[in-house]
Amino acid sequence: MIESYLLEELTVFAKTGTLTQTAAQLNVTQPSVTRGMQKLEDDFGVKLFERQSNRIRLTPTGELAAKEAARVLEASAAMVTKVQNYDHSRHVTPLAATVPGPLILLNQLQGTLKENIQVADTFVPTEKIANALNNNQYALIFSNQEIFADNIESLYVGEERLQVCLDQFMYLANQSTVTFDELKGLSFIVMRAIGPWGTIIQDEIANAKFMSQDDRDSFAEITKYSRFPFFTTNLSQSDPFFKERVKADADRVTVPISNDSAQMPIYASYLLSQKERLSPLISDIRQQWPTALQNKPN
Amino acid sequence: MIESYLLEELTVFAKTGTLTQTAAQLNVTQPSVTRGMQKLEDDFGVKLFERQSNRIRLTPTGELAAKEAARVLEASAAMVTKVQNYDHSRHVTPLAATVPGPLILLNQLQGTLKENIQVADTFVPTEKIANALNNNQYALIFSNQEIFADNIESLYVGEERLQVCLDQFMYLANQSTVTFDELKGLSFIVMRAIGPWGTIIQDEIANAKFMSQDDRDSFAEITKYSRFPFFTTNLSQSDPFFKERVKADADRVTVPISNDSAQMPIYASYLLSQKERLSPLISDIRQQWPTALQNKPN
DNA sequence: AACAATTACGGAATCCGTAAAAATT
DNA sequence: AATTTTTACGGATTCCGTAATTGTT
Repeated sequence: MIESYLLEELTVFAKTGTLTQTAAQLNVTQPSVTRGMQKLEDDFGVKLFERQSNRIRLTPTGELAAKEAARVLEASAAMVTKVQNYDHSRHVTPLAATVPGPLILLNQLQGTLKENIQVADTFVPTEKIANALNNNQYALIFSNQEIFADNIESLYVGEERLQVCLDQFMYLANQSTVTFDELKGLSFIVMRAIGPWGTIIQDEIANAKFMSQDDRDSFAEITKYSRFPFFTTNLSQSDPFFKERVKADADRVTVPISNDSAQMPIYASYLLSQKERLSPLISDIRQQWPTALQNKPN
Repeated sequence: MIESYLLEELTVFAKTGTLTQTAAQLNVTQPSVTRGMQKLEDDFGVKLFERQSNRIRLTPTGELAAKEAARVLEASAAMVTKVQNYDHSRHVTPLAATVPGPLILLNQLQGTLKENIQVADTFVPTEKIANALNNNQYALIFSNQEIFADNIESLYVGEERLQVCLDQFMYLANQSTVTFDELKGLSFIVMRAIGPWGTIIQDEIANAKFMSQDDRDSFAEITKYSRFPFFTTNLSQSDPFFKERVKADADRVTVPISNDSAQMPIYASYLLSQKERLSPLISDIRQQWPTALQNKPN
């Protein structure tokens, strides 16, 4: 059997080209690397190096061996993190999402759930959901798309519904719902990190102006001392920040947007092998899913 | 980094369930395995075992680790054989086929080619062509189907043409070609290992009887002292056995079968990365491809 | 002269086996 | 009593670093 540290020496040598640099990079002495490569060659049983007293280089076979060794080492490292992640996931359940809404909700739910959850603070790209589940980085990932893979299941957990927060004296503020069309031409303050909603509102609201804010505090300032409308959703309004924002401002009313494109289905994806363990948590979350507006228009 | 021998101990333990049996299977002592699993657990940094003074068993995390370890070890072993195969293939070019015809031809061509080739003595299942190429088990595989993969190319090298060897006094023996339809109702001697031709002749020749022979010598005996027709191809007739068989028997004539289904295209598949190295060999083989009958009917 | 690889030698770490101990069935 | 795991101890292997050697640029 071939020891891992020899494979690593080989891959580093393939990069550096000399044993001296290899030794330096691995914090060992160069004779150690010399012996290592001799042993490796012996273990493989084929000639991996071309030696010229002063110079040593890889044969074509050696080149292949180095490439394959790198793959094996990657697999080995991936195995370790996967196992560590799995062990971690047995104590706290790590959750993530591809869109902001569910993350805000989950952060809010933290503590009220029976399960001990840990909510990610960054987003997972949709195309990496399968990877992140397979290596147990997250046990549950919320997204607006179903995932189709033979060891993964996606369960519909609820809807994220876009709503607009209007000055109470705007004529629209008296309606129980508004449409994108009715919002056309207005100017809005929006938070930068709102995921897919960003493109949706830009596509759907004609002639609108959007003033993006990265910082939540300046967002709060601007919305407080101006009459510009801004967006929330049934999920984001559970955030203490938005709650405070709306509550403190008696001059604002929140109105749902009735268009289909303002309703986003949210799915929870997980490994089928974990289904049994995660089912109670998922139904717990579904039960606490904010369905209706908390602030009804006057 | 985690050493390979520890992973192997883990996988064996996952199978046997006790450290004692693990030690026995690996030809080491139990205390050695005990220490090994302690070290492994320390290397992973998570709890892999549940210990009860007299008994040790895998935690769920340990179960996962064992499964993943087995995968890594497999990958490592595959790497070694791949590298060894590659090195071997740089000295002699290992060839194989999914059908008998090309193998017979290649065995015949051995020595007349510039390249130093080594012809397999068993067939490769079509679905394993990609594997056998990828791990460098064979450099070139001949089959009657093209292979579609992004790192593999299939080149058409020639046709295998079925022919029937008839008693000279049969009325069909005077024709320059025959059809399957003209052979209907006859009784044939056939060698068992003729690959796809077996089903073709059974499907195409109505009311025929086929007497299969496993042994070549008994095949020779029967065809010599009986008037039963038998089959050859432009490739199989290059075999010394068939050559002798036909040559010694002045009472036989070989007639090609004209049906489309009696013509089989042969492709040579190889790794694209090896194309440059294999091109001369392939064109060499194409040049020596037997196109015409060697024994024309009278 | 500077650099790179190999060899030689001594020390240190570790890996192993034997023996003994502890605990369970 | 038999089985299994763990610890303790001593030996052997091997892996490493320093120093010296050889050969090249």
